[in-house]
Amino acid sequence: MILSTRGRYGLKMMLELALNYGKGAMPLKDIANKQSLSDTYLEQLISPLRKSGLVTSTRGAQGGYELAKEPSGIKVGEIIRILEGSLAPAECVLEGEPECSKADYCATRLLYEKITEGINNVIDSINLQDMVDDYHRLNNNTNIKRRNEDE
Amino acid sequence: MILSTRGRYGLKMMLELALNYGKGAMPLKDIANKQSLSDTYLEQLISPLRKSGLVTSTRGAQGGYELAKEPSGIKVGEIIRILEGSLAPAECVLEGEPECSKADYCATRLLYEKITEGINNVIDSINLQDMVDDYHRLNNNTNIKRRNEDE
DNA sequence: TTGAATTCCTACTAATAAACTAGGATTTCT
DNA sequence: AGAAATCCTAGTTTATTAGTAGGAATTCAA
Ligand code: FES
Ligand code: FES
Repeated sequence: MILSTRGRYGLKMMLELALNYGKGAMPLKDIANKQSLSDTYLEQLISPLRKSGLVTSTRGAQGGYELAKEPSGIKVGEIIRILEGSLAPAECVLEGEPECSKADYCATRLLYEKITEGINNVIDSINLQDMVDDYHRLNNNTNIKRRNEDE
Repeated sequence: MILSTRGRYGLKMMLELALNYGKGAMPLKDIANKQSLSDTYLEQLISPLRKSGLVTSTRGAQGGYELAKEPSGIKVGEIIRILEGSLAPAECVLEGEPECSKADYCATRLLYEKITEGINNVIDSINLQDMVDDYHRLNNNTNIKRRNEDE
């Protein structure tokens, strides 16, 4: 499994916030309830997202979280990298330092670089708005403006 | 890190066997020494590769392992899947069963499918012969036939 | 025919990482 | 004042990874 719960739950959170975009702050408890996840765990995940500037928070009663910019401006790759670290297949690709002693000889490293590139091509080409659109398509919801009023 | 030591060491083993292809059986200890890895650990990794038919073994003195077919016929993806299992980002992609309760609504799943596809495109398009070629290119070795005589 | 080299197999252990939980301090609205 | 929320640190539990240990079975070669 490439993604741990950090990445997977984080993506669900961000999708939920994207669906709520423009409607004010959304408390974490609501997100946790909608997705049937532990809100205390989600707390830990949203913290780095806030510190990275992807979401903003409002403290106190009637507070909550919202996206810091519009969904189309947030790439899935950003979210994943913040929560999971890089998805490189081996450390040497990550840090530029060879893992094995035979630095110059290493043909596996070339492979790792290609895998990394393949993954990044996907996750950096998809943004939250794309996922929102997918969400509506999946639910046959043609009336996009009112998409969330029945939730 | 996408690949654990199982996949990474396994790839190195298989590359070593590919470099040795056509020269008879190679004892695991030699592979371990060349790559500075624990031979008892590698034992565990080569077992499933043999059971999957990618390598053949010869027991007893002067025995060892060799590729069951030519390097160009063994895709990197096969090796990785045998040693790591599928590289899917989430279980639902793997088993076809939804992870979350909101099966139909799930937009993250579409993302996971695209990531999976991106990875498979890479690892199934590269075979061991490609890695052997890379290896020789990296080492500026124009005399390919004699590549291993100095090791 | 004996001994060394090797694969093969199962089970165990140690270390690390993942997945949460707990508790409380702080902020803000009503 | 009190409720609703974020924020922060530190635990705990569980699962996975990475590796060891020990020995049985096989085969070559002297
Ligand atoms: S440099 Fe990364 S495995 Fe060799
Ligand atoms: S179906 Fe896989 S996360 Fe929803």
